[in-house]
Amino acid sequence: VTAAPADRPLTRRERTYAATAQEIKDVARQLVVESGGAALNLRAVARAMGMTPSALYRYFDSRDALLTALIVESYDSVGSVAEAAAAGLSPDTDPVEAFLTVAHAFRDWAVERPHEFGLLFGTPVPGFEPPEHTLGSELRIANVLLELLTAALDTGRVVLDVEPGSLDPRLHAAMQEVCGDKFTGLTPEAAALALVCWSALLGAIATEVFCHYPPQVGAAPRELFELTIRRQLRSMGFA
Amino acid sequence: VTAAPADRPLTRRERTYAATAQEIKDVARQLVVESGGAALNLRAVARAMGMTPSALYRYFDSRDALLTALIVESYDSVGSVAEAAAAGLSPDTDPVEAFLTVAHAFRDWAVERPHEFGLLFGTPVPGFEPPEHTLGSELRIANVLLELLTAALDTGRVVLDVEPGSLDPRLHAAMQEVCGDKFTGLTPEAAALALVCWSALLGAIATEVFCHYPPQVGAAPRELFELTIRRQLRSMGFA
DNA sequence: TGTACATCAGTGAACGCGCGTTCACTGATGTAC
DNA sequence: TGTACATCAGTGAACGCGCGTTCACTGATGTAC
Repeated sequence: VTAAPADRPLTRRERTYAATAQEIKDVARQLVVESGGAALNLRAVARAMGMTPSALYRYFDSRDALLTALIVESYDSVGSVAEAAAAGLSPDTDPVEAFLTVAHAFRDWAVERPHEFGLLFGTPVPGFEPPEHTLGSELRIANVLLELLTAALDTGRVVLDVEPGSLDPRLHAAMQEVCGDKFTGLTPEAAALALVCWSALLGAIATEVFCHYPPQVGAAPRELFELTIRRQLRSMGFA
Repeated sequence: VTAAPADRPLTRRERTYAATAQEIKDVARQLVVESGGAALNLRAVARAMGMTPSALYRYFDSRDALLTALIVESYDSVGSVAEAAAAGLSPDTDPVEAFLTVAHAFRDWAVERPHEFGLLFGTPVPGFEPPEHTLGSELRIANVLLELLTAALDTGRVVLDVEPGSLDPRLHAAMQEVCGDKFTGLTPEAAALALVCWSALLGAIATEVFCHYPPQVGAAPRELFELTIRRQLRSMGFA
């Protein structure tokens, strides 16, 4: 779909082409925002743009290709929100506050776009397998959190509350592989805690966004979220 | 759809009617198990049963009515799994082990039926609002966990690690309403911790089932889950 | 600068498909006398 | 016990719909000489 861009500047045609491709994604995103990923529909996109459905095939090979592009964009969207939140931190911010800032940015993003959150972190869209190159995008937000943890450990401001060697052997082995792959520089115990924290974060957001708290929580969801994250960090050994 | 049952025993006709209704749900569930709730399809159900699609309307008013019935059944399924797990516990079981037993039962159920888990706890099915009477079913598993907590507090074997009065005022108010509604007998602080625990539990299962852990976790998912729950309980004050 | 040609974004008609739902009906099952 | 009638599970044809995708095409945009 997208041609390999050479070093030369874009021609006029290439620019309008890219603009139309972006407009397609924007219109398609609107559908997803309103009704979720399963509701994405080429004919509706074409209708909203005043185009013929077949014209979309100049830009995307299929409905699934368009959906994939949207998913990548959403991962990038939440990834850059997290990166921006982290970039705004001064290096000597308290690790708990730093982590909370990014966590709140993530939650704010999700609460504002529940369908996109569902697209990325909820039930996988039926019959749809994200291709490999989405993985880099997915990991941006995870990396932000990971770097926060690594930095806090490196400076000695956080000492994880976990006994070395206390991991179940099979889990220990799995965590060692994770450390060799992505979580470089962490001990297996630290990696395990990072994943525990990750699931707690996703769980807190998903439970709220998918309405699995009692309805009364609706009066103070942000406060419950903050409590959840604070307690999670405290249990990990953050000051 | 279902007539109000009098006290008299069911007639032959009523029995075959109920049996067919159940067969419809069983066949429909098969579709959901294989492809998720969005894939539920009346014509496919009819086909698999050797029936005409229109005949299904003797049993369910619409596709959505059938889906609702399935959701209720799934909630009941996971609810009774949790209840059975709790019923197998002796009253003097260690609270941590008791909670872990039910949590593992929940996770086992979810791992075995990822699509059903997604139906209940993942992205809500597009354009579908569960009617009120599903709520009782949803709460069965939550109640099992809640009773475990209440019992552990009542016997004094668990003292929650939370300072009374430490809750944010708005959260405190919300929690008081929750206690007045469903979580009777708990303090607002205890209710908040119960919800934190609930989101951690859902998060741990959802992250695994929806594949948002690094792939290497696939080698020891149960062990990571157990670590997650154990640490959650420990942070709450379970011995 | 002007002409001839190539590229390619977008059109319009059509394809085959499967869906949920309706409606008048048939014929077996059950009921009343 | 036998007959007349009511109930109702299931049929079969049809409805309108919207979908993703294809294909031959047109005409504007860009390129080469």
